[in-house]
Amino acid sequence: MLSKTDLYKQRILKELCFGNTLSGTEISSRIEKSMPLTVRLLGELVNEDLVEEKGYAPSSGGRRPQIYALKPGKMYVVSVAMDQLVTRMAVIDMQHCDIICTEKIGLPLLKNPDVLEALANQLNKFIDNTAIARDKIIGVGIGMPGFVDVSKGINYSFLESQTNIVDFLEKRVGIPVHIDNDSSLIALAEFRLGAARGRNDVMVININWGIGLGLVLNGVLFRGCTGFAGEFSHIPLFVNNKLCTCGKSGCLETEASMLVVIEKAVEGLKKGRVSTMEALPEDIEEACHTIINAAIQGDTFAVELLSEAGYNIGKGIAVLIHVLNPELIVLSGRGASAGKLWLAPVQQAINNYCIPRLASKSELTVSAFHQRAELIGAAALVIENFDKRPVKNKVGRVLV
Amino acid sequence: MLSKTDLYKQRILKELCFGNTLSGTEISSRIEKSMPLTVRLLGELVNEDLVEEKGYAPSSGGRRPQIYALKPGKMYVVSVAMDQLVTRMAVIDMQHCDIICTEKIGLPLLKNPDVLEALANQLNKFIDNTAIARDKIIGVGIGMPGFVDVSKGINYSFLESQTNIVDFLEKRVGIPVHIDNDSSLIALAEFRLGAARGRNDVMVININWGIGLGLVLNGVLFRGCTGFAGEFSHIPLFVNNKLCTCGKSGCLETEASMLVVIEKAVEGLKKGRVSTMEALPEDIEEACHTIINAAIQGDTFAVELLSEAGYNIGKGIAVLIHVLNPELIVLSGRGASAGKLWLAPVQQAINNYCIPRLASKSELTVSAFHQRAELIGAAALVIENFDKRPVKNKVGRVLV
DNA sequence: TAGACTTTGTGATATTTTTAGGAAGTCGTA
DNA sequence: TACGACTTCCTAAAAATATCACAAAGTCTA
Repeated sequence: MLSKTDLYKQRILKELCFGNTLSGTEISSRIEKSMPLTVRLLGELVNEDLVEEKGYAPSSGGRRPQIYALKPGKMYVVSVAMDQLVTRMAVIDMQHCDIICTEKIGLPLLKNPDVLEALANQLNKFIDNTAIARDKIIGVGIGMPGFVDVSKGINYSFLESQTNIVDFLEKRVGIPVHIDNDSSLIALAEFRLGAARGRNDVMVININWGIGLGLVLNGVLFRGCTGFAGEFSHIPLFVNNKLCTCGKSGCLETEASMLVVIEKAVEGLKKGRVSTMEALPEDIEEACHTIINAAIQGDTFAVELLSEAGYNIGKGIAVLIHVLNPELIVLSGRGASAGKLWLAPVQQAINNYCIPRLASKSELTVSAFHQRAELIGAAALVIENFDKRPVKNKVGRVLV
Repeated sequence: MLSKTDLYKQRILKELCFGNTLSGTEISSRIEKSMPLTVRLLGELVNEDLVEEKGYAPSSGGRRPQIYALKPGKMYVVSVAMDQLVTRMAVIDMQHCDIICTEKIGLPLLKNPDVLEALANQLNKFIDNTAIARDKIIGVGIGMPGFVDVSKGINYSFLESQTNIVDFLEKRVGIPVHIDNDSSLIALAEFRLGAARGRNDVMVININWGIGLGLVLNGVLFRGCTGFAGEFSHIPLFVNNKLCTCGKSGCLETEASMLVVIEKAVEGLKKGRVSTMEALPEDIEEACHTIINAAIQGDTFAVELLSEAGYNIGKGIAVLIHVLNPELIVLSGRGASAGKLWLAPVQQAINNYCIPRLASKSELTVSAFHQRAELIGAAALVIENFDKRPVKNKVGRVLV
């Protein structure tokens, strides 16, 4: 349990982590505390050797502000990105918020009743290998696909036992654990550390085996009443008589996901479409890579496939723009590593299906995170929750 | 300009207005101020004769709390609901938040360059007629269709001159003025005083000449980055080759608005469909009434028409449920006066087009406001903004 | 009919904010 | 280039607000 002063200090550390380097005034306004209090807390954090003064920033028309930053090597986050097929782990130093060490293990989420047990073991082994003291790791963040109930710690789609993932892993690893849906985490990554930094109303599209959506509304991650907001993949947008995994037909997913792209690529090649891609690898992840790389190299067929998917995603985005009027749309997730290739077809669909007054207000961009988006998001989740633990005062009464 | 104490007092008055009667503890937590401070302010408000003590509430397991309420006849709000064709005005006593006096005038918004001038005159006349002292009227709230920029006071869709409506009317009437889009106001009415009271994530559907949408997300009215969120009417949902007023085809509006219902009714009657509605009145508003009343009386054709529209609206709602995972959906606005007739067809479409796990989390209900929704919303807008004016301290420096 | 346990209300104390003014810059102008 | 007007940043002292600790006034159970 924390004292109130400790809570404020954690807020400062969180803002410094997301903001990299900040002045006293900036920190004061971000943690919504007065300057005198903020300055006192910053002084204490410097004494505790967690924060350092980095000299003076250039003047913005007045006295130059002292700049503060986190000290490197003091606090770490472990992040985990799970998949139907593969699990990746990384350690992130809070100071520069980038991955210092990563590992890919063949731990599939799908049809794997012992996944939690295995994950706990792998996590412990991974942390031991890094040789970082456990008390320097402020938390473990885990991203996974499916319907995730953040507060109950349950993933309804996978892990059918419905055990509380958070409680289970915290007991086994001895470090605070946070979980969330992969698309929400990617949105968090873009919002806190990526293309959507400082924006208020953002939609982040997760181009993957399905089409995910993470929402930042009024400057906070929006999850909906039971945490299932952003089920973009299954909105009824087409009349195509294609059966979706969800049991319905006409879902966006049936016309736009990377799985559909791969399927169409296989079919096309079989029918003899000329392409630099002679044959696609069996492994679905590698097949996806192959197509994206071919497209980047300019392969006509590959570009065509991505454009078609992009146009369909754009039709879905057009609906969202009407409803939410976002300032920014970020294309992110696995598929987004194809980069700017997406922009034209998506924008084209937006122009076709949106009222011009709305379309012109929403900027469109592609993530720079490539494969790392989910891992960075999982770390951001831990930092996001860093100041959200129960607070006690001196006497021990719980306040928050 | 206000002192900080005055600001807190306004917050208390606002909460009392929306909450009707509240205990000290409830007020304290709603205005997020400590009990000692809240109690002191309440005492001052009682002395100023704006608030009265209403005795003790039943105990909830401990000491019984003192109950506070606004005094009637102390503060009023003028609200205005504008339309393409007609303008309605009302006065509302903050104490019971219901309409005490209303007037319908033939002031059309459409193709009317002098509408602001006329509105100012009508407002002054209306206020004079009520014989309520102007300093007892805390504000004028105005709802209108179209793209409304709340902060700039501009309606981009009508009033092409793009004058600042708020500034203009404030100068002419001498009372603070607030404007907003009709669908946002209806959502505000339901959120603060109606079916969505106390809920956090709500979608309010405005069934009218178009299909509007007002969103309450994370417990606040959501407007989007430029204030145009909720353009539900023009999402591309159908492939029907029907030209919409927006210039595109396939918009929800082309299959679901009350205008379409009337159109189909006229066609059907012409083709000889049997119905208790022999012929529809020329006046579009009365035609709408006729159909709704016939449906309520059980007329098969009328029920069929509303069901069809309801099913199409439901398809649109299904998309929203996937994206936003709301806890409650309220059908409101002009068309909703048909009441529970809407529920079955809308729910049917939701069941058809939604993933069951999501559909089951979202409650569906119909507004109880009938024709009064927009007027009540316009009043709620004024009260909502009652504590949002610039604050000065004793010395006169602006704080907020 | 105690005794344990609620919630509400209120002075005394502790925390936090605001004020007011000094420190340290920029910018325009004579 | 020197000076005044105007920024922004920082901080001690005063004012505002929250927390604490406990009394008041209830409910519920054994």
